[in-house]
Amino acid sequence: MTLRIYNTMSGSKEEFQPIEPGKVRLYVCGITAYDYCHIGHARANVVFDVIFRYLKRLGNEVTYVRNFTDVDDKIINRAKELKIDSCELAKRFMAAFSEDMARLGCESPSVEPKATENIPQIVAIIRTLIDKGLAYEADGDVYFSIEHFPGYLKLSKRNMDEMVAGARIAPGEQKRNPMDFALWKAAKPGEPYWDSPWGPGRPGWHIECSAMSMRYLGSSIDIHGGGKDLVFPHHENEIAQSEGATGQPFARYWIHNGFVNINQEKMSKSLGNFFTVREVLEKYDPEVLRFFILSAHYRSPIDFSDKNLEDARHGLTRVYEALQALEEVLETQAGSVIPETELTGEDEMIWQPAARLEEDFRAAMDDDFNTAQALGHLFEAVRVVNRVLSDRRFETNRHWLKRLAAAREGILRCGQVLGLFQTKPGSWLERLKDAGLGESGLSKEAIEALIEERKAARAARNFPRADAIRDELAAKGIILLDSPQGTTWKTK
RNA sequence: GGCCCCGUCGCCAAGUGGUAAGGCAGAGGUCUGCAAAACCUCCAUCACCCGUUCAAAUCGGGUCGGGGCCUCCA
Repeated sequence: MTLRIYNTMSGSKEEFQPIEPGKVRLYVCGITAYDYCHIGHARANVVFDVIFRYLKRLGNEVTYVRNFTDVDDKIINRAKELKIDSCELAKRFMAAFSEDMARLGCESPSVEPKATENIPQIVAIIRTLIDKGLAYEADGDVYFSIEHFPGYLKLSKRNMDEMVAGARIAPGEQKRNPMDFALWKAAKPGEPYWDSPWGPGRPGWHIECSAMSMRYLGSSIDIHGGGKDLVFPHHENEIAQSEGATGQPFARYWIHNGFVNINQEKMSKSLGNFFTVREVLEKYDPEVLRFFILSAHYRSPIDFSDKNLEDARHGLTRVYEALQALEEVLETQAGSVIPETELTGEDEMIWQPAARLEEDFRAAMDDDFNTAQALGHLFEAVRVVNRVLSDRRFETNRHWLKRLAAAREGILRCGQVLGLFQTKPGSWLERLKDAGLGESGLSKEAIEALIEERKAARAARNFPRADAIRDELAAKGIILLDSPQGTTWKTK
C-alpha cells in the first residue's frame, strides 16, 4: 500500500515519493496575524495537522514548517486603527492563534518562523532575482517580472492574456507589466521598515514564504500546502520567485484544502459572514469541531451549521460512549477467571470489521487522506464492539476480552492520527454534560435532588411521580439513566 | 468572459467501470416498572437526457441547477 496524494499541479492523484526516502519536508502557509482566526483557518490547520500526523505514522521523519506573517499592510492598517504598535498587534494575534490551535488539538509544527525574523534571507533572494534579470527596482520598490519566468501560471492554469487584460496597476505602483508583483515595498512615513539595498522598506506579500521554506527545508521540498484560495496568486508567485532564484523545482506536491461555507456560501472576511474559532468554541467542544472538519474529505467544501455541528457531536459521543463501556468491562473483568477458547469461524466473521480496522483505516488515509472514509471504518469497529459488549459473550470466553482490548487499542491508535478520542472517555463525557447543563438552567444539585426524590418514589412504587420527574427533566434536556448501580444522567 | 469544482437516502457524507461505506434523524423489535443507551431488522440505483461498454453513480457529449478562483482571504 502506498500513499497517494492529489497534486494541484498535475490535477490528479499521484503516488507519494519524498525527495529523500523516509524524510518529508512539509511547508504550510500560516496566518497573517491581524485578527482572531476563523473556522476556515481551523479547517486548514486541522487538515494539515492530520497530514503531519499521518506522515509520521507512516514512519517518516517529518519537518513541518508553518509561518507567521507578522508584517503586512493589513497588520499595519489594523494597528493604526487601534493606535497601537503593529508589532504588538501581530504578537497578540500570534499568541491567540497558538492558543486556538492548541485547543483544537493541533500539534505544534517543527518550526514556526516569522517573516520579520527572515529579512536577510528575503533580501538575499530578491538580490539574486535582480541579478538574474527576473526582478527590477523602481523607486524603492522591487517587482518580479513575470514575463521572464516561462512557467508562470502553471499551478493555477490560467490564461496569461486574459489575466493581463483584467489586471490593474494600483496608484503609486511602478510596474512594467500589470501582472508583476511586489517583492519589496518602500516604506511610507510611519510604517515599519528594514534597511535594504533599495532603501528602507518591507517584504512584499509572497516572498517571505519562499525565504522561510528555503531556509528551513531547502530549495526543493516535498509538500507545500494551504487553502484553495492561495493557489493564485500566492502560490503561483512563490513558485516564480523560488524557482526563478534557485533554478530548482520548488515543491513536488501541492495540497489545497477546500473552504468552509456558511449556509452554502463561502465564508470570508469581505462578506463578513465568518465565525472565529473562539466564538464557535463557546458553544461546541473543540473535539466536536475537529470531528466535524474531518467528517468530510479535505478538498470538499463543508457547510458549517448548528445542525451539522450537533450531528457531529452525536457521532463523536457514540465513539466515546463505546470507549467508556469498553474501559469499564476491561477493568471489571481483568481479574475474573473464565475459560478461554478459540473463536469459531462465525465469531471471526462478526469480529471482522474490528479486526481489520487499522488496515482499512490505513487504506482510507492512503487514498489522499480520506478521513471521512476512515471515520466510517472507525464506526464499523465501534458497532462490533458494542455488539460484543451487549451480548456479554466475553463472560464465557476470555478470548473476547483480548479482542475487546485489541479493538480499544486499534480505535485509539487510529484516533491518534486524527487527533480524536484521546481524552479519557469519562472526563470527555463529563465535560459534555457540564456544557449541556448550562443550557438547561439547572444545577447539578437540583438534578441530584430530583433523582433522590424519584428514587424514593420508585421504591414506593409511585411510578406516576417517578415518571413525572423524568419528563420534567427531559423537557429541560436532561436524560435519566437507570442501571443496577443507580441512576445517572446526561444531557441530550 | 477565462479557468476550475460540485449535484449520491429527510440531513451530513464516502464511493470515480463490476452492481450504493458510515454518521445523524426515522420506523419496528429486544432490554426496561417506564425510559435512555446498546443491539437486531428496515429505510437510496446515485439531477436529467443521449452515448461508449458484457457491465456506469463512476467514462464521453449535452441540458438544468449550485459553487469557487481571476482583488486581501485558509
